[in-house]
Amino acid sequence: MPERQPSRRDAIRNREAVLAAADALFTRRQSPEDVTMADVAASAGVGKGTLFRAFGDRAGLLRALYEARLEPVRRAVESGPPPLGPETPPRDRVPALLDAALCFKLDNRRLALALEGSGGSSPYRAEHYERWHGLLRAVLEQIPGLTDSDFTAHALLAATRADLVEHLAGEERVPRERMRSQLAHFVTRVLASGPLPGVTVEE
Amino acid sequence: MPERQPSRRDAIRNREAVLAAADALFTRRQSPEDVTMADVAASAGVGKGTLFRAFGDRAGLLRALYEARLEPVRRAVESGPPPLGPETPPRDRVPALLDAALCFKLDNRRLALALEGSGGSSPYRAEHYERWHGLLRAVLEQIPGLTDSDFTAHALLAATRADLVEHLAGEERVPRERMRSQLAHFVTRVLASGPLPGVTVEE
DNA sequence: TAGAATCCGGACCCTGGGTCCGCTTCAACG
DNA sequence: CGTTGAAGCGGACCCAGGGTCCGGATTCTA
Repeated sequence: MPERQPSRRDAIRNREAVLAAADALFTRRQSPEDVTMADVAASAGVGKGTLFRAFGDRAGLLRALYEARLEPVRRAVESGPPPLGPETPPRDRVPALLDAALCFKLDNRRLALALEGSGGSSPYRAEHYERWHGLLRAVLEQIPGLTDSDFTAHALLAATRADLVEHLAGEERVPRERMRSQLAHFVTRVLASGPLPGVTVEE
Repeated sequence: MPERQPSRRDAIRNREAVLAAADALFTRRQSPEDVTMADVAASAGVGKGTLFRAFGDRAGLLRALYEARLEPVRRAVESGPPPLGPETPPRDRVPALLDAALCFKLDNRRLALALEGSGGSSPYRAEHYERWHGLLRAVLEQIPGLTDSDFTAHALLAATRADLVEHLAGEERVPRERMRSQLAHFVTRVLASGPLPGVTVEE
């Protein structure tokens, strides 16, 4: 359990300092690759030992940052008003969820990139991915006529993968709003064909 | 140009040996992470210098392996018979292409994983991705009523990402055929709703 | 304020990708 | 064949960066 809250003042202060410094560094630097742990420690005015004790390892630091950023979105999804909150009818909530995911990645490109691409284990084991996927899956399941909710949830979320978003936004210069509408259209298509009677794929 | 064909016998022989050794190692070992360049060199009975001169760097080796494996698929797509070849009507070719991509990833899980997740640059800059995407995009464009071919191509390909495939096949034990049919259904849904008149998104 | 638990931090270790250069091997030519 | 020089070989070496360690400073408790 390397993630428990420390008790001493300096420990808490340092933890905050590290978080802030890392945040700043990741947004400033081009690629997450050239933000080194030593950099973070130095920039936070702290020794490497402190850094690693507080967060376990690089992935731990990334996770902590990510969770912090994700927190408002999580709350909006779990208990907020429509179209993100649980009151929303499934057909409207699915696109809203994916839009939220996309916007989040757009707003936290470097960070998401660093976390998803953190070499080691796949992003699919990350606990926050499991949350997104589980929720999306559950909502999809409530849409009549839709099968394979599990796979569909994965496939839809894949369209918001950090490196894809980064590629589109960074390399291909696709503007934010255009991307959102494209994703929305895509989601619409996936949802549209399921339940409509008479809509069959001509063989 | 670190990739040109060498002239001397021993050079050629060594290149083959390295390729074979790497191939074996990547399929044998659990994670691509714990196949080290030194491992490959040792297993091929060759010095590290030789390895690096032949392939430039780790990514180069991965690329060479990948391209070699991909070659038959590429030919089938570019000049083979339906449903992969260019004669196929777009509506049938799209699912065929994606199925081929999926099968390829299934058959070359470790390798694809190693290449996509090779830390450094995003998989979207890789030349083979550009090929898949460009082709898929072009085929999608021929389907009447489909817009955003560019994004759609990205989104569909994202559903065959190596780490997702690995997760589904490895972690969740989804059998091959089930996965193929799920992907096929997904693709069908995306393609189905486009051209049908009267299918509009209620705003 | 003394004592002890906790924390700090930078020197240190280790792995793994990538380089270097003296030696070997190949093939072309006499 | 023997010579020769260029292409290739390979393992010692370098370096960055993640992660560890422990003597000393700091903070809480009594």
